[in-house]
Amino acid sequence: MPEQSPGSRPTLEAVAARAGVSRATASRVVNGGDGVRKPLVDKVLKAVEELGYIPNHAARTLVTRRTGAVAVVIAEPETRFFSDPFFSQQIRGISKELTAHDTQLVLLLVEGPGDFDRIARYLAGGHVDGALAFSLHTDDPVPAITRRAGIPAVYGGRPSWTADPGDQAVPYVDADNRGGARLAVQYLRDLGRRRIAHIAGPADQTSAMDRLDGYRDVLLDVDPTLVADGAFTVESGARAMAELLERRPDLDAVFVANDLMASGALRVLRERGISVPEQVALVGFDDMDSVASETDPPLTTVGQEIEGQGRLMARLLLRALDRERTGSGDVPESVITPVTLVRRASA
Amino acid sequence: MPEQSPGSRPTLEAVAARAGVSRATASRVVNGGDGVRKPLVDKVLKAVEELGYIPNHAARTLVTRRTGAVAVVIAEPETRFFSDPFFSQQIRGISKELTAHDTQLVLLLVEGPGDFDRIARYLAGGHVDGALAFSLHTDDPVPAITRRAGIPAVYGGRPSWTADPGDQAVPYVDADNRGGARLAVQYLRDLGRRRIAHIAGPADQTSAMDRLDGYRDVLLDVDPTLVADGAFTVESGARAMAELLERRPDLDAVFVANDLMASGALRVLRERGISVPEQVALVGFDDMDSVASETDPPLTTVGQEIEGQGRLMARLLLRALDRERTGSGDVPESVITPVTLVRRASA
DNA sequence: CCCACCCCTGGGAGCGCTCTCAACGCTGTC
DNA sequence: GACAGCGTTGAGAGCGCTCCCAGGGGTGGG
Repeated sequence: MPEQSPGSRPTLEAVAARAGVSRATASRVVNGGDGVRKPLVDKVLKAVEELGYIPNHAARTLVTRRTGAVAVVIAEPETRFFSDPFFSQQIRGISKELTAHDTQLVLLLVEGPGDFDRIARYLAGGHVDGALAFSLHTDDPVPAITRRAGIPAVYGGRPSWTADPGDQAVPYVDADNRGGARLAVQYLRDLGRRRIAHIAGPADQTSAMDRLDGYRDVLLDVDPTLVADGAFTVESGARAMAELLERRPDLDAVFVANDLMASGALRVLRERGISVPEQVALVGFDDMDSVASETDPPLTTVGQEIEGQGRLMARLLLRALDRERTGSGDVPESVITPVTLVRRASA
Repeated sequence: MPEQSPGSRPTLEAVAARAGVSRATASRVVNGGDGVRKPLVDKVLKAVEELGYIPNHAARTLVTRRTGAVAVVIAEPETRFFSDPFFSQQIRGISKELTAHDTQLVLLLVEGPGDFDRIARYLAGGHVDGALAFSLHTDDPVPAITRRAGIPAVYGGRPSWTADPGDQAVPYVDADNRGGARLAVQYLRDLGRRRIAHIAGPADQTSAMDRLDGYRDVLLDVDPTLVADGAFTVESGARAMAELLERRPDLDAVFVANDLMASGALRVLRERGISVPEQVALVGFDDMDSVASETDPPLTTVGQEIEGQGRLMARLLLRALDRERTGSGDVPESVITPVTLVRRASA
């Protein structure tokens, strides 16, 4: 690999000259070589090799109007992105899939509510071909932004559609939250538990609401004192658990809307000397790598294929881009990924 | 903001026409407006507004040879990126700083040893102006790649320079690992502990070795049975702790090279009924958000400003880019960031 | 009153690439 | 043997922007 003297990379022109062909033919070879006779292909490839030619991305984008990059928009303000392995895993999945299709990943972290302007400008500026977005709250402006920017998007997690029904055209990937919740609560009931409480996630996230719905599906006519609100964080889980114990000292099981909160709840139970699962059985949600199996006792939880979800998101987006380019192919549709109950020791 | 009819954004030409000026003048205004008379500036801005003009990034890059983006290369294979809030926090810091300077972040996750070719091609392809890289192992090819690509780079963590002395030109940002280790061990000794063990990180990472060196600085002539090897993961910490207890049941303190391993060690101590800090005092390293304060007992640890390190990395790189552009300015130099002992309950 | 100088503006070249279109040569067929 | 037809190649026109350079108009000084 020849060292590059800064500021003067070889151009296609140079490759063509060296190979004794036209720029057009050199271009064809560089882009796959279809319709070029073998000997010429070889000559061009040799020239490419010798000169250390690397296509100029900007020039290519200028004419093709494709950037070969997609944005990943993470709108989660502050804390969650830090403590939540969830995102990292999805991103890993996304990265793998994009890489396999020679597409780059531009990370857009939203730095606060005032920052959406910047995101909007960026997405509309033709820097990327499409966008993947996460964690849409009820009033999330991301759907409107991608629509206005005229680029395809795929969401991680079902968006709430109250804002604009037009956004329903955007496909999403989400775990079967409701079904998973049903699975968990059903399991607790099959264990013979009768006073099954729930620690819910934030009301502005559909995953939290779907899990609450699933809980209600099984336990028709739930006593409201059995439901406490949390915020998907360890601390909020602990608080909610304390609150529940205060209100309903008789509870014998808790279905917690995610593992992070469950680990907080577990801590409170331990502090109060309440044995798990004997006195209170606990089921979480997510089967989060570094959490669920590390708690004491290890968490029984609803597992989902997080990295797979990331891959799937990327795949849907790539398909949409392909469709845009070729003008044909099937319209990507939303996918609900299956969940499973992972039995450990807490229930 | 006018909706974009797909595929036909307004060009600078259109803006110029509408404002009744030349394309050159319109360009000047869009780029700051220096040397253009006020009334014309206003006319152009009005036209920009009305047309919803957004500059075409590819065209701009093609002529300026600047992309306004930098790559963040994460060469950590597999597990660590997941479970380690360390990276997320650094990235958050980097993102903040880059955003403040209108620079985009392209995330490059290395998907295995064979993947460096792709990274090399990307960095050399003029997609980005510079690179930030993490977690350089002894045989990490990243330094060579960025050098060959002819783009400035800044490293997170001191690289090991055995491979190529030429890489020493690359600045890095690192915590004062050795000093922090000294701080921790000194503290344990001041507490009256005499048999202070160490759980070390992987030998191919300089941070781990620096922490080991700091430990040795204080405890000259260390008995080798007091040092166990870990891999910066919870599991490896647990294993190392068990090993140490086997070898040296008389130990009365452990300095652990990071919080993740310390939490694993803590678990083992708890399982064996060894009280912390009474029987064995424990000090970690990193003061990792979601770990150090969540353990039982909360971890005394060496704290570093992780997000600040990220910011600093970005700032150094931006300075290097500026220098490249203007041809002047000071050469960025490596920075060692200070650490502090965070006293909690484990020691 | 003229000229030198400066500030502002426009014309135009060209960044490196893709893609259309026409030309070319070759094969196969009647 | 001529011609249709196909596969292969090259010429050239941009993609949208920046930036160099020349020209025009105004100002101030001689």
